[in-house]
Amino acid sequence: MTAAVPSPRRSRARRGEGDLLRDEILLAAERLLIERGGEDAVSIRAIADAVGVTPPSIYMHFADKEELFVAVCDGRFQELDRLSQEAAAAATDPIDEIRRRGEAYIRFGLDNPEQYRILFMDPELTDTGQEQVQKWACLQHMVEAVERAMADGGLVGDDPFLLTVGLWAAVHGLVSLLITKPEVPWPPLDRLIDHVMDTAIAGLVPR
Amino acid sequence: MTAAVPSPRRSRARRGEGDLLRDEILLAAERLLIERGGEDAVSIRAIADAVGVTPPSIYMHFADKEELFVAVCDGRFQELDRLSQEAAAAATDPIDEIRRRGEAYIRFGLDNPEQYRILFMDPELTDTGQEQVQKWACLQHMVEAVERAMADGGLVGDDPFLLTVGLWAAVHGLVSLLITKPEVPWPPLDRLIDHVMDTAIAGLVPR
DNA sequence: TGTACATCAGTGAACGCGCGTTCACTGATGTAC
DNA sequence: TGTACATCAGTGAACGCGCGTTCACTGATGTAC
Repeated sequence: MTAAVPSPRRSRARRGEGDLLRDEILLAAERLLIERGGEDAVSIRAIADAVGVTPPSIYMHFADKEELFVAVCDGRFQELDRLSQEAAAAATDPIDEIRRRGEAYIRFGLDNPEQYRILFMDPELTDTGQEQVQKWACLQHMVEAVERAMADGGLVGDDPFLLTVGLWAAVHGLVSLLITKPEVPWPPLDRLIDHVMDTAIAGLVPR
Repeated sequence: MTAAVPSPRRSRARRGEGDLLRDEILLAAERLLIERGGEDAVSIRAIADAVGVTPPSIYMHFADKEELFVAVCDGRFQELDRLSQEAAAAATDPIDEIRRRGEAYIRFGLDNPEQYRILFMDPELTDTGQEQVQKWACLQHMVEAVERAMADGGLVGDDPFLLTVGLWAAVHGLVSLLITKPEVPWPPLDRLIDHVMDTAIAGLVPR
């Protein structure tokens, strides 16, 4: 289960550069998360070994295992919002923005399946108020996009949050089915993504 | 973590009635699965204790822990299909049948969150061909309902499986978001379910 | 420029724990005669 | 009707394991004088 060949011992950081290890730990944790499947399959020992350090030194940077994985998630939440904003920037109108955000979300999930699991498929990791904000930034941005589309008259209804949750359910459902059941003979990926976004939006525009 | 007060020792089954324990084990495993969260939090020891029996006796009925949980799932898959069929029987037309099947699926997931996790949110439990059939019965029945609605001209498109996967994504997305993030201030449940089913179907009917 | 010393990034060994599983066994139950 | 015996549903104790975490420590690095 653990790497057969231990990593070479990491050379010690210079004084004042102790934080370098923190980043290496986060990187290794994220990499192991992808290799093995899931948080429980990645032990403190394995992370320490991958970095080339002994287990106790992890605790110089994180209070416990949970805090470590919360930190990994923080990085990915930021990345998700960044990708969503990037995708939205290319939009030609509010409806197009919703579609692009949805597609970006799906791509993010398929490209980062293990992190996606932790972010959206694990029982909640304890989170402080501070995290909450950036954690749901991407959702908040979607609510605002829906509000703009409603103001345009491009979407039915009067509850942007309700519509956003519906859209979220559609894209989350697709991502989580695909990454949980890879052995199912799904329709071609691009066709499936297009279909889900087409119907999710078609269900929301006035007839 | 384990029950503070151990269950009274179960009286031994009579000869030829050894299978009674099997059912008691499955029942206890399912109950514990709901109480604790998730398969990993339910140990063979805890199940044995709940039944009032020693751990090794579990192995008289199941080869290992995985086989036990596969058996738990089998029961739930059957139940899901049974509920879907029951819901479909009350339908007035093919589109209505699709809606009722979708709603039945959502209710099943919300009523059986821990089992739903195992069935649809865990990395695949190893499954034999035999299981496959009943496991996906409910999906197969949905494909057939979509085919009927297409034949009626009530639905667009020519790929029943693609449409079924899209519908599955919508209902699965809703169920899995709700059970994974119970602390989110979701819109009122009935309204949310109606909205998801409304838009999922509205996205599929000819304009 | 040299040296004593505080700091800090780690180490090494061990802790207690709960786990899945195995193995040799026991003793009540039913059956053959 | 009585008894020896095979069967079978369990028991009790132990196995080896990997885990998260703690604790006392070390030794290189930089600093004060």
